[in-house]
Formats: sequence, structure tokens, C-alpha cells
Amino acid sequence: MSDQESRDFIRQLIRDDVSKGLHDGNVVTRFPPEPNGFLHIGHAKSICLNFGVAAEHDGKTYLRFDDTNPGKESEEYVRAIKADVRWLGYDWQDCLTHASDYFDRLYAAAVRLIEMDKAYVDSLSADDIRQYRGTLTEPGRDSPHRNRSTEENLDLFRRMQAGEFADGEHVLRAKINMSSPNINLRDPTLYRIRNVSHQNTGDKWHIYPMYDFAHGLSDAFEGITHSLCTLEFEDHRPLYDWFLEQLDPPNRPRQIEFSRLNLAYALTSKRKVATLVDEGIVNGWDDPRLATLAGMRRRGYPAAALRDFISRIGVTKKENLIQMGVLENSVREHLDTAAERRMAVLQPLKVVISNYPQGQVENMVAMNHPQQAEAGTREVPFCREIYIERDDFMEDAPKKFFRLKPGGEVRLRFAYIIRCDEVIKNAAGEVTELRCSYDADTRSGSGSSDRKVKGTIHWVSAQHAMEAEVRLYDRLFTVPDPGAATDIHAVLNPDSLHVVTAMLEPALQAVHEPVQFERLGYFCADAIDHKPDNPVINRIVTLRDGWAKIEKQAIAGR
RNA sequence: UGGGGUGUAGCCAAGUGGUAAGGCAACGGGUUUUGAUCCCGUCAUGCGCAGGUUCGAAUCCUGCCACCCCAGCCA
Repeated sequence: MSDQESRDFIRQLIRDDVSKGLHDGNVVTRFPPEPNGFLHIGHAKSICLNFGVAAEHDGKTYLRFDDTNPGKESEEYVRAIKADVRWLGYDWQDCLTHASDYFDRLYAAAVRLIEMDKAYVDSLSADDIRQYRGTLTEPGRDSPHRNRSTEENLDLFRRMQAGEFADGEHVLRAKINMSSPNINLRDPTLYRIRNVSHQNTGDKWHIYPMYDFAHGLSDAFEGITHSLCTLEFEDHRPLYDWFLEQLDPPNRPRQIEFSRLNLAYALTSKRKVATLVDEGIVNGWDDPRLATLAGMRRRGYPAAALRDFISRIGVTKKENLIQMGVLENSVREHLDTAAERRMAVLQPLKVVISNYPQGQVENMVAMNHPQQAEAGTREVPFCREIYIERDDFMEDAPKKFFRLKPGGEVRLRFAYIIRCDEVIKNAAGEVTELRCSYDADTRSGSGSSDRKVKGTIHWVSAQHAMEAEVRLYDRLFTVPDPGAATDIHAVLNPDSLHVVTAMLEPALQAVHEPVQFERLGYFCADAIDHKPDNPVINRIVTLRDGWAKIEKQAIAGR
């Protein structure tokens, strides 16, 4: 753990609590997603914070599904969320719960509030309740049902749960203060009628608790010491505390707010992502173009890189917009140290080495990692006909172009230096083949020549290469102006997924399963749409497990 | 315009009265059989603004300004 990680205000505050002996020095946190969609990069901040801070104090963290709104939630999402949290590297051990696990206790707590004359059944319509609530600048008015007798409230509430009423006929409200300057305290709804079955409790309940009522009490039931949530719940804290004061549970959690992660150009709104999925614009919540954790996993982002990214951005109460480059830098760093290198050619251009013996095959020794000898080596077959990347040749090359051009020389990585002698074109004037000659003294590692050339390029043997379909992905769904665009159609980029044919070297073929080619993710270190003027574009292709990395050289003049 | 928050570089972020850490980005240079990596260097006389207190202020006080959140029977 770095100093940076241990210094945010939440960690300081928790450290203070622990040193003061609060909660006997225990730290218990929770990550409470609603199972109504997949987790995205924003959730990673909350997961890392909650699990991280508890682990630092040998505490525990609950994974609690906040499933108080049946109909919008599903078991599919529960499974996906568990998988994502695990993949991110966190273990909730035996602390897996649901708000619905507490429905009985929550109901009992509501009854107690009624008995204390702190809650009542309101029979106003949703519209009327809104009218009575007042506005930001005007106080609200008491509902005509606010002074029902305890007996009548109890009876009505029991019958709400018994299924005697239709959705919306009644709600249970807390009796607090209709003229509070904090709108959350103007008699908030505790329970509403929902005659639908719940993924966890079936048809047992006809009423379901609201977030504010369920959340703080669930925290208390679980012995949560620090309930970390995002800034928009700041106004809810007085209400959170009100429930605890009224019901006085043995454990008193404390709510602390921090600012959510906003990643520039990334689409994280559940509603919008759901729309993309529902309309078939992406191939599901784990589409590699999405900023979901599942999408990033399929894209080849290591979980450790995501954790590192989260630790870099810090935890504060300030609104923020993190640049994509910070994430990409974390990913690049992790891939660079861990990923083995392979060569591949995405857009092949045939090269015939005319002075290389017909039929001869040499096995060139290639390092699997340029810095880490432990990664070992592999043999890559070399012969007279090879493919190079079309972009690695330029007929009218500018001065600064270091790769192959007519009459120019370039190093074939792990092999020889070649010179371009002849450019062959078709009737349309397109370059179809290059005739080159090689310098036999420049074989890689032979030590027989210390000749240097400026450029080094990838290649694959035409005879040994396997042709495979590879999906290339642009970066995450982007918006032209991250602050401005809210219209979902403005963010669509349907051309961002390409299926291309690549020529893969044998060592990559071994880990490449053709039927699962979409396991190949694509990562733009310096993406085209990000920095249109940057002449250097580095592509890193990664495999998710048993993965390799393919790099390409820069493309000049783009 | 009621209530709750937040302002330190292009983006994050430390700093808690003793003279502005660090990261990303950017820029300049070196090494390199990936134009990658790596290495070296540059990048706030300034902390939203204006006053005040103090030997000394990003830190304390006063007054402004800007931005974000709240009027679901969503979370």
C-alpha cells in the first residue's frame, strides 16, 4: 500500500475512530449494489474503497444486494456482480447478504415506528403527495391522513402487506417534519405496495421498503461501522441518523460520503447502457466496448491495473472528471511488465526475399519479453516469403519515416535486415508485393554484424502463419463532449468494432482458439480519436487468459 | 431564490499556521532489434476572488463569486 492510498480523508477518519476505540476498534464495511445491471468502472472505486479500507484494519466487508425494488432486479445481475467483484480481486467470504434477508425485521421496525406514532399510512395519490411536499423554497403541508390513530395505522399497514390493496393505494410514511428545509425529512415514504414477486422472497411480500428505510437499518443489523456512499446521499444522512435514533439498534453505523468516479468519455449510466444492450447496439453488458467491469475484463484489462487506477485517483468530496489517459496508463504499465510479446500482422503485405534460398526455413529465437529473461524464448520460423504490415511500408515516405521504403532498409524483428529493391503493383496501382534482399550477416543474435538501422518491424512467415479473425475494438463508447452530451444517440459509434483477418505467428496460434476469437481484446495506447495529431499509435492486443500481447509500431503521418 | 456540498496546474491529488508532495498529460534530451519500455530534465512567486489577523496564511477570520446535489411510491 502506498502512502497515497492511506491518506484519503475516509481512511484518516476511520483510523481516528479506531484509535479512539469506537466499535471496539473494529471496521466493518459493505458494498451494496442494486442488482439491476452490471457493475461498471465507477463501482470499482466503491469496491476497492470498501474492501480495501476494511482489510487495512483486519475488518470485513459485506457484499449486500440492495434488492428492495423487485421487477427491476434479477438473479442474472446478482450472478454477474458476484463474478465481477471476485474478478476484481475481492472476497466477501461468508458476508453475502441481501436487503431482502431483513424484510421481516424491517417490517417489525416499521410496526414499532407506528406504535411510537412516528409513522403513518398515507392514502394520498403519488401526485397529491408531491403537491403536499412543497418545493425547494416553500414548506410542505401535512397530509389529511397524518393523524390517523395507531390502531388504524397498524390495521392498514397489516392489510397492505396482506395484499388487500392495489399498487399505489397507500404508503407508509415516517412522521417527521413537513416544513423541514431538507426535503428528505418531509415525511419520507418507508413502504410502498408492489404486488409483484421478488427474485429472492417470492410472493411473500406485497409491500417493499424504500432505500432510506432499508439501508441504514441493514447497515445496523450487519454491524457495519462505516457506511461509505456517494455525495448525492449527503442530504439523506439526517434521515439515516433519524431511523437509528428512533429505533436505537445496538450498533450505530456512520454514513460517510465521497465523490463518485467520473471517467471522461465513458458511458456509465445504467439506464443508457441498458438501452444499448436492449436495442442490440452492443452484444450484451460484457461487450468490450463498454466501461463495465465485465467488458473491461473481456477487453483484456488486468484486474490489478484497475485496482491501481483506483488507488491513483484518490478519494475526496470533490466532483471530478478523470481523464481516460490515467486508466490507460495503469493498464499499459501492467501489461508492459506482465504480457508476453508475439508478432502478428493485421493487414498483410507480401514480401519476397529474393536472395533467400527457396525452401529454406530458419528458426529464429525470439524473446518472449524484452526485459524479462525469465519469460524465456520461442522459435519463430523464417523463410523466403513473409508478410509485413501494410502500414510498415510507405512508397513516398517522409524523412521521419523509419520503416520500409523503396531502396530503404529495415530490421525484421529477431531476424535480418532487409532492403526494399522493387515495388510490385496491380493494374489499379496498389502495392501488392515487395521484392527485398536480406543481409545474411545481420541475423539476430549472431553478433557477426553490428550494423544498425533505424526501424524494426514485425513479420510472419507466409508459409507458417495462421490466418485468424481478430476483433479490434475502439476505446469505450465516447461522447464528443463528456460534459455536454446526454442524448444517448449522440454517443453511439457503431463502427467501432471491426473484424479483421490477421496473420498470426505459430506461438500465438497456440493460445488462439478460433471459435473464441472475441477473447482477443484491443487496446489503443494512444487512440486515434483521443489525439488526432499524434503520429505515434501503439496497439496492444491482449488475450484474456494465457494472454499475449502484440505491439505494433508507430504509424507516421496520421 | 430553501437546504446540503465543493473550489490547490490541462486532469486528479497531498498539504491541517513555517514558506506549494506525487501521479497522469504535455514539452525537451539520452538508451533501445517494438517510434514501446526505461532513464534524465522542464512544467503553480501560486492555492476561486477581495479584505483582515499574524513576524509568517492554501491553512485562521469576514464578505463575495462559481460549480454540483435535493421536490421518486428509484437506489
